This record gives sequence, C-alpha cells and structure tokens, in this order.
Amino acid sequence: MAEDSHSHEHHGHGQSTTLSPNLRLTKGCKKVLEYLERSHDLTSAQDIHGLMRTEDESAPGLTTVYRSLESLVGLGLVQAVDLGDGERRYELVPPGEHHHHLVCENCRKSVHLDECLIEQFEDSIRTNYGFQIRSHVLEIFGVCKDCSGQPAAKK
Amino acid sequence: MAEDSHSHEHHGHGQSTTLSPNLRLTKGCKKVLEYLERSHDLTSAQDIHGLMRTEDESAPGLTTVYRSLESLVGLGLVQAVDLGDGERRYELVPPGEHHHHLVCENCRKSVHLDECLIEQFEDSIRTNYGFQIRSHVLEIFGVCKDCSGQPAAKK
DNA sequence: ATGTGTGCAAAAGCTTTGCATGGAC
DNA sequence: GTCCATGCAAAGCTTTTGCACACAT
Repeated sequence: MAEDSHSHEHHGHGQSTTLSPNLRLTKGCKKVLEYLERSHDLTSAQDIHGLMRTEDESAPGLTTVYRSLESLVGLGLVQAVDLGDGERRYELVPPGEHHHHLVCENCRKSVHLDECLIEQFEDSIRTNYGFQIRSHVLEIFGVCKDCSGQPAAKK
Repeated sequence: MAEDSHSHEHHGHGQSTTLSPNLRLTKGCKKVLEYLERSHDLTSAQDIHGLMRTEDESAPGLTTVYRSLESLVGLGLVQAVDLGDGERRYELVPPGEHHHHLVCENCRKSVHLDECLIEQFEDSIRTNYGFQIRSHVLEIFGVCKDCSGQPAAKK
C-alpha cells in the first residue's frame, strides 16, 4: 500500500544507525525488522508486538512497534497493507519495491504476485484520464489452491 | 472495500419491504439511498449523516446510517471503499457491479474507471496460482488532470 | 548536559452494540 | 399485541499522542 502522506522530518543523531537522511534505524526498528524477516507474511502491529513479547519479555512496547513500522515504511523496507478489516498489516519487501496479494478467504494465508498488474496501465490512464499515478492499492480475495473444494471456514 | 468480513453471499432482489432475511429496505435505507443518488461520490458514513442532518433536521441518526449502509452493501446497491485512511467511504453502484477509483492526492476528488482492470487477469491467476478470485480491492492514488494542468484525452 | 528513543496511560477517531422507545401492522 | 427500525449512550478497536524517564553520546 502506499497512500502515505507522512512527511515527518527527523534529524540529529542518537542511539541509532544512520541509514538515510532523516530516517534512522533505531533499536526498536531493528527488533521489528528481525521479526519481519522471520515472519515473512502479513502481520498487524498488535500481532507483531504480542508475538515478540511472548518470546522475549523485553521486546519493544506497542507504541514503539507502531513508530518503528512508520519509520520502516518511510525507508521503503516495509510495506503496509490494508485489507479493509480495520487492521493494517505489514510485510518486509525488497527496498523500494512493492507487491500485491492473493488473500485466501478460507485459510487467511496470502501469496504475493510476481508482478504488479497495475504498472502496465499507467500510460493509458495518464492518456485517457489525465491522471498521473503515484501509488495504488491492490489486494485480491478468493480461494487458494490448497483450499479449493474445502468447506468455508467460520469467520 | 467490497466484501470483507461479512458472509452473506446471497442476493435477494425484491422491492419494497421484504427482500431477504436481515436485508430489507427500511426507511433509513431509503433516505441514505436518496442521499447517495444525489451525491454520487465517495462519502463516509459520518459525512452522510452530517450532511443529511444539515438539510433535514429529522434525518436518520448515525447508527441508522451505519446500519443502512450495511444493508445496502449486502443488497449490492452500494459499494464500500476503503482508502486506507481509517474512514470507509460509500458509493452507489449499479446493482451487483463495482468500479475502481483514481483518487487525487491533491484535491481529494475521485473519478471512477470505466472498466475493471482486474477481471481480465482472473483466468491467468487461476491458471498460474490455482487461485479463484472472488473479490478484490483496487484504488489508485495520484494527481488528477485539474491539479496538474495536464489534458485528458477523453471525457 | 543534551538530545531522543521508549513505555505507559490517556486521547482520538470511526464503528458497533445494548437497551429502551416508538411506530407499523 | 407483536415485531422491528431507530436513537442515544456506552463500549470496542486500532492507532496516535502527551509526558516523563532512561540511555547514548
């Protein structure tokens, strides 16, 4: 997802590794990053916090998780995804890239698409609508191959 | 958003009062529907309520607006759209159809696309991923022609 | 000492729910 | 009378913010 619009200007030095102008990799960020590296699936901030805490009592608090995710998104290392259920999910992505998901309504697992389906339309949309695309959100819901034929899960 | 958490997959098409269990066109629904017919743009529940109240002191309360929108979405008359800013928007659509938007990040206005860009990929996604699409979310953000001075070819 | 990352609690929004009322039949 | 849509207030949720403190330099 990419609706963004945050333009927070951090500056100065502190207990962190300077990575990019105005965006630092703090201790909390690193912990969250570590977690996401292992998780590699869409996870909400609350879940990240809860799961980190269960395996490490001293893991960052919820506030720090939120703030870390904000930084990581700003750095382009993490992608925020909104599935429309009121809970934002996050996922590690190759720096600056993004991808879209096939979200199974049965098992709730998600697979991501190899390629972005939207980029190819940028030119025609600019031509036909005079609209210059800056970002987009695309999430696809349905039934994955492992679940086809199976009864629907309760919600 | 156009599907999320709800599980009613049935479409009872009737008319006046009784349509389907839990799906009927109440007085509140009709008022909301009337409003949306005139509005014809993405509007949040809170806005619908506020605007209806300013022009009619006896307009339905916020709770009723929410409940009405839920019914209308279930009936396939209204589409819910999540722009990722924590506020769901609603819009009248031809029964059973849906469409996607070009949302201007400058003036916040939105135009909808003539055609769905995703349907054409359904077959290849089923073939390549074994995934059967049931619904999807697509919203595009950028700068509209009025805000960039760029001409648009059509419309 | 200075600057800032962190945690807790409180606040902020949007949305949902509980409960009592009133209207429709 | 029964059924149910409605409204108000309260609750529920995720996310953000205020503020004090701890830590790094």
